Order: sequence, then C-alpha cells, then structure tokens
Amino acid sequence: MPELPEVENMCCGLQQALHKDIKSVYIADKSLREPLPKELEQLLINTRFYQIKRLAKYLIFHISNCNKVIIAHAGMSGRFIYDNNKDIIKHDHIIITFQDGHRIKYNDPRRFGLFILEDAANYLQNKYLNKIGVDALSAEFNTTYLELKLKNLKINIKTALLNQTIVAGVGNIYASEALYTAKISPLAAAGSLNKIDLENLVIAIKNVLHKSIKLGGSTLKDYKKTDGEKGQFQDHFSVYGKENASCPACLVNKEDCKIIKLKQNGRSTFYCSNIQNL
DNA sequence: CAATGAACCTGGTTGC
DNA sequence: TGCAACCAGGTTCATT
Repeated sequence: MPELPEVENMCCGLQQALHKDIKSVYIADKSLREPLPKELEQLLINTRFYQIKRLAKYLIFHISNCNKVIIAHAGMSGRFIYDNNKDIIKHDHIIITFQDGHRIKYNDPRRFGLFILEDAANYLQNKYLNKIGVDALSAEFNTTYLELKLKNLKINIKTALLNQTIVAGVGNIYASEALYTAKISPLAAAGSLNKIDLENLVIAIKNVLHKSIKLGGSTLKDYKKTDGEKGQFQDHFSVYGKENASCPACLVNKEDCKIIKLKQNGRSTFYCSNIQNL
C-alpha cells in the first residue's frame, strides 16, 4: 500500500471533505478484510466529518454527533478519491456523497483494506491500533527508542523495519530506501547495529518519508492521490525496483555495482552491497 | 516470546 | 493467442 507518505497524502486530500453534510452512502457487497459495516449509511447520513487524521498507516474519521469513529486502512491496493464524479467503477467499495455533490470514494482491487466502525470513546484500544509502535515521523521515534526496541532481536533489520509494533509507517519501499541512505545492509541483525548506525537510520527514515510526502507519495500501480493523479516519488528511488542497475553513489564514483534483489520474509529487498556493508 | 511462512485477493507481466 | 506461474505499497494467523 500505501505506506506512511501515501496515507499522509490521502489524509491531506480528504481534509476538503470536512464539515460537509453527508447526503448518501453507497456500500458494496464484498468484504474487505472485514465485512463493511451496514449501519454506516444510517450513521453518516445528515451528519459530517469534523476530523480526519492519519494514525500510522490508518485513517481515523471522526463523525459529528456520533459515538463511533471509522478506522480505515488501504491495504496493498486501496485508494481514497475525492471528486464530484457520479460513476461507480469496479472495486469501488464505499462512496460517501456530500450535499454539494462531492464524494469520498474508497476503491480497492485486492480488498486487503479495512473500513470498520469503533467506539469513539476508546478507539485506540481497538485490536488493530493498540499494538502500533511510535510513528516514524514523531519525535518519539529516535535513536534511544529504536535501540531499546531492537535490543536482542536476531531478525534482519529490513524485516524489523516492517514490523509496525516497532516503528509505524515504514513499508517495503521505504525500508529499502532508508537502509540504502543509512549505508546499512538489510541483512544485518537488528540487534547488532551500533548507536551511529541507528542514528543514521532514524534520520534516513524520516528524510525519505518527508521527501516522498512532498512529492505526493509513490505510485507503482494502484495508489493514486485523492485527486486521481499519480505520486512522483517513484521517480526518485535509489534502489527499490532497480535490480541490476548501478546505485546513485557508485555511479558518481564510477564504481562497478549492481543493485541486488533478494527475498526477506517473503518481501523483496533491494540494496547495494558496495555501499551497504555488513 | 521471537521468528518464519502461509493466507487473504485481484490483476498485470513473463515465459513457454 | 493461450495459459500457467509469478509478482505486487500489508497485515494477521498458525506453526516452529
């Protein structure tokens, strides 16, 4: 999916929908990770959203005069669109139409996404949210925190970065990109990294996420910004998806290198063995 | 617990 | 052209 930068962009785009009266709600039949809540329609009509915010890779919709919130996640292939179109296309699962004709549409071909209701009073205790680690862009995500979390872990650092209970928001693209920038091998044992490595890694993660947010995220295939346009950060990858190419640093130094692709825990990892030594 | 791999789904690409 | 195999921004669950 949608990793942190893509979800952040969805969230920004959806701010336009705040405080607009909801006229109608379309709910498709097929389930996402969980069945779509059928009480959604009755709950939303004639009210409005007063806050939509990002929590890790989740979006939380706060509803006026309602004791429920919506917890949404875009899975691998989900997108939120905000427009004034009337069309319903394949894989549209939720369409929330406002009085002024605009609408929020959630489309998700693979249906790994999530769209559920939870009690507003204690939604953070929800089973999907209560184990999430600190947000990658928060001040709490720092060298000291990461050192504590990785201590004694034997898994490789790349896999550790995908664990949302350690740090929330990093996904498969930005894990490879950040490790490259920090000059850390994805194969290194998470618990073996020294303080300098960890400091570089924290900085690299925050930098790559910030840069991607500015460029509207990365569009590989399904992800689109809420206006339907592609993100641009995919044009700035150093290693992701670049198997057998030369990495940027080796190109500058005119050194021979080939970016390596491997599988770690079932996910593709890309790295330069010249730059990223164990 | 920590670490692995399978499962959940659809659709695009690759290779025979 | 057809069809099977493999691959994809994520996460949970069952099994070691």
